Amino acid sequence: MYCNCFSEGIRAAPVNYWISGLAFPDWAYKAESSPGSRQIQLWHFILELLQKEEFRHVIAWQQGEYGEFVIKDPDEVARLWGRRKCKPQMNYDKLSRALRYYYNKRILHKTKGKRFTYKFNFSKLIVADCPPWKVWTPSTPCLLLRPPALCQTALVPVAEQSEPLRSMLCTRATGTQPARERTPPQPPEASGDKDSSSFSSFGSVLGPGWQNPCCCFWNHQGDLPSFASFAPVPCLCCNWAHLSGPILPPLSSEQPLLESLKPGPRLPGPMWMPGAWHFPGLHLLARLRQGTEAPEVPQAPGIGGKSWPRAKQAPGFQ
DNA sequence: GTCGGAACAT
DNA sequence: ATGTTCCGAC
Repeated sequence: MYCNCFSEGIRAAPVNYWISGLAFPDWAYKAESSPGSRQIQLWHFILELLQKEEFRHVIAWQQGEYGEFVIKDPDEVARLWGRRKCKPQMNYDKLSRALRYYYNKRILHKTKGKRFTYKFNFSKLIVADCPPWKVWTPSTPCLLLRPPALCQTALVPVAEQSEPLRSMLCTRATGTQPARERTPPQPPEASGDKDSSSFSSFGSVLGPGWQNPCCCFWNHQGDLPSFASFAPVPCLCCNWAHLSGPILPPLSSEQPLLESLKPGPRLPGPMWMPGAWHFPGLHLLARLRQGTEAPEVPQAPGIGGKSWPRAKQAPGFQ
């Protein structure tokens, strides 16, 4: 049930609603309690604020640290959240308690020593596969096709993402084979990423019969992918390392992202092949693949188990 | 400020 | 399940 509180300030987000170019998967919304009008979750709300220029004085991404953000005005953020949730008594103490519940879910963690500073575990939220130059189709809206099953998808145009999320999407890769070659998403034990199984993946795939590149989202539980087709641009599927580590170190904030991520000169090879493009972060990807930057987080069951470990209970993230 | 337990609400 | 409210501890 929506209250009318969101008429002021930022809007509430219905199912698969696009927020400044960012759509969240259905599973991220509450399924119960109010069918048909799932409520936004706090971390969505935070992302929403972070996406919007007008709230930059209230909450903003921390430069140089992907996924890290600072609540510059805790009272205001709490007020906005309270307004959204029709909880006029909301304050930062309560909001921060809700944020702390995200620690165990590993949606967020606290940046120690920095006041009001938290960091999203983006690498756990979405796994990206499409190189930006592949997805970058500014003139063409993304077409979201939803197969009649399982996958509720998030489609995130690179062009419109906030910087950390975009960077994450541009640097986090998984599953690079064409669909018919792709092995099913690795279980946490096999992939080494104990968490990625929990989330819908943002993958690149040439689905059967697809002439154009598309992005495929799948969850690690349902095997039916849902396809999000982009404009017919040449597929430059690259053989990125199948990552299992955390997001990559940040690029220089001065470095234009898309510029930095444009495909470099094609590496010499006997024939054209996907993956022959030089990607500036490839060595980092390789390092990650080698496990030199393995995530420090302990294992957590994924969406398959629909829950994370917790001291007394195992909250889900679905 | 931050943390997390506990009871409670939706 | 996901907060909200309260609160004691650090």
